[in-house]
Amino acid sequence: MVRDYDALNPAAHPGEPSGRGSTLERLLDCLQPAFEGGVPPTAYVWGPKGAGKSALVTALFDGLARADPRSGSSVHTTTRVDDPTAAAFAYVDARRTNSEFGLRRAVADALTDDPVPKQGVGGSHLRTTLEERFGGADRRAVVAVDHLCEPGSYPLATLDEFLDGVSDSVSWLAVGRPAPDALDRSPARTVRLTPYRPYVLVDVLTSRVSLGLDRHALAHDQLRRIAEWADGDAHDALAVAFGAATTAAADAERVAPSDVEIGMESVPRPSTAVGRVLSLPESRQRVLRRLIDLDAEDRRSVQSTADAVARSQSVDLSAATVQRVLYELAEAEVVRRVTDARTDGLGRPPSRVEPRFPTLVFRRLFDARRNGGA
DNA sequence: GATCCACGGGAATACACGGATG
DNA sequence: CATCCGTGTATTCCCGTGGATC
Repeated sequence: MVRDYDALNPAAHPGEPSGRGSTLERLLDCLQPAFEGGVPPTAYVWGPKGAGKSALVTALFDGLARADPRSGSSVHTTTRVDDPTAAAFAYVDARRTNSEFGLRRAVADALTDDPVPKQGVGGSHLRTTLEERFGGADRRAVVAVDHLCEPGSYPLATLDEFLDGVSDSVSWLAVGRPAPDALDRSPARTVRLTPYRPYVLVDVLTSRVSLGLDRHALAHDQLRRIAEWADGDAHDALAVAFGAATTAAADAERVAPSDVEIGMESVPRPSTAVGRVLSLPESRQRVLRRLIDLDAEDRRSVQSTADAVARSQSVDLSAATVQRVLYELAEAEVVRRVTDARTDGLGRPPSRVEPRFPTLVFRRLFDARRNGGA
């Protein structure tokens, strides 16, 4: 029944984004100066989780980067052989960086041709790299930075200051959830995405499901039900469909209503994007993988959870470190801390940690990566 | 030699509660 | 009655160390 889990992966953005035509127009309008020999104003694309921000921006920047004559694509063989005045477009996912240095490094790496080392170089080297690249020459670039301002990520100022000091010929387009007036910098332009309308979300689901599952595996009214439950959030809707598909019996021809129920139960609300979880450092993901298999007894308190996780063969950290990691993950909103009702009346009451991400999706993608690789 | 980072190991701080104190 | 204190946990914060890379 399942043809391709990737098509249902809430963290993947296959193909063209659907139902966002007018927003795409406005984005292109922001970028217009780049096509006319200039540098676009700074811009900020914002909206709630699951509204299609990443899908839209990755699709757009993929297309623009492919159109870049320097990227070696065959698209431009005859028309423009090498137009040095064309602007370059780069995309950076801030989730894949885990320090302020890491973010600056990723931006520098995306904007230059030669790979920038991850270690052994100081912050000033990054700046030099960019200055060499964009110094005097009339080279221009726009870098999109996705998932900025998330918990555990870095403020807009990190990006703005890094690029501002370098050159006038590099602009940025940030993507995030907070409203513009909650930011520490004021982008020149803003583009807002609102949650998907119910029927549009059904369309999005339908097209993804038709790629990932056999025909009729999920009936239309089931998709409608999932979309309604997800309340405009495409990430959560896909996570439910994904979870339901993993739950369905291997030899089943279609997804049963009870599978959909289990799929829904596997997606906490509010839920943290599974893409964020999957880009955490390997050691953290191992802790989480173990966490979702623990029984209620082991999850009684942070301490007992940490002990149980540290006992696992697949986790190579001391119990004390696991405990600290769990608090870290709670701070990052990857897990939720639930303070227990007082039981013994002695000392501060313990709290439990619960996953705050789609567990079935995470489990499957984590395990798949360890077996199949890539 | 410089630089970044993950770990580990506490130290410091916060909280809950019952009992003592003014 | 309002506070303070002591005890026992929970939670947060900080920094030194060692590996890896340039």
